[in-house]
Amino acid sequence: MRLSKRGEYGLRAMMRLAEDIQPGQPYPLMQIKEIAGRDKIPAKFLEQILLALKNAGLLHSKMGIGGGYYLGKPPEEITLGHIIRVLDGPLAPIRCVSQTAYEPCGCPDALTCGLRLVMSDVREAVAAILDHTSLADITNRVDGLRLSLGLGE
Amino acid sequence: MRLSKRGEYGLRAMMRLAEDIQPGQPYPLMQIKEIAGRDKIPAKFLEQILLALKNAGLLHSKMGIGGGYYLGKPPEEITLGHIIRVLDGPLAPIRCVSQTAYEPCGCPDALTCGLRLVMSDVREAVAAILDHTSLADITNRVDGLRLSLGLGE
DNA sequence: ATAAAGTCTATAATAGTTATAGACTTTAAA
DNA sequence: TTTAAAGTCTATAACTATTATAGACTTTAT
Repeated sequence: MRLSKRGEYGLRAMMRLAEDIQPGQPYPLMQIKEIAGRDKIPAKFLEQILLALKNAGLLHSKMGIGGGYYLGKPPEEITLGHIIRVLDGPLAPIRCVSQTAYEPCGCPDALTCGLRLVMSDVREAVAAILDHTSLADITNRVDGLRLSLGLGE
Repeated sequence: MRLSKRGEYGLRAMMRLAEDIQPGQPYPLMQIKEIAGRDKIPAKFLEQILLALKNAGLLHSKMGIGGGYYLGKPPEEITLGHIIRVLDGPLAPIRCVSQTAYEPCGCPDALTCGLRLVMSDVREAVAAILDHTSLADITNRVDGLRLSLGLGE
């Protein structure tokens, strides 16, 4: 029931790219190295992760001097569920209950398999959160918390 | 976000031991081999799993001829959450959000870390299901489904 | 005494995760 | 037009965890 480092790093990087978006401005551009440095992520590992997110359309990039990565869509439209699926695969705890990567599990009667019933509930609950939380939701929540705690910046 | 085979096998075995409990009768006794055969689980692997569940007090056993395993507590009191924690460790997707096995994650400010906020919600949601679903709940649910589908026995 | 069961620990086999390496491409600017 | 700073891509090394098997031991009913 665990999020991999790959997933964690990817989420942190995406949150980083979403965090100081200014209204009316183009999305901020950041280099791999910068994100890696700020979030203490091995740069070469992050490179692969960002590439995967780019291939999934969640990031765009600019090559060459002054290049870097930036969000591929408005932060309101990027859900954590999408990010995690790209990096770690299906949310379902067990394949036979996955909406996006179903596979039969071989239990004698799938319809009345107790394990499926519960794991399906779990999948549902997790997806309900992760597919309805966007990068924008996170920044809002964090900003709100910072304010209410009276922290600067 | 996945349940291991170990966890899956353990859950299936526990459900098997709970399924034909008769009121007023002692809990049914089953041998490793029998469970392994019925649920298509490698017997030697299951052996380790049942031993772990036994050491956690969720199962009791009887050695020697005519021996086997049986539930260590009423099925109403055995939650899936407990079983999974014994076999797979904490439910939390990320350690810094675990109630049972907390570990700091090294983010600069834990209080306002966006990842923690969401993953904490996820942990909560998963635990809400798994810690409030007992073996008895499962058998009831499965029996109900079988009846409503008109399947025999 | 024997055979059928669980106990216990080690380790093999496999797979998955995490990380590093290096050669390549694109692009801005000197 | 060269150079350096960026991303791209693929391979593979290092590590860790999972899954499974092996085998010697203990207990107990018959």
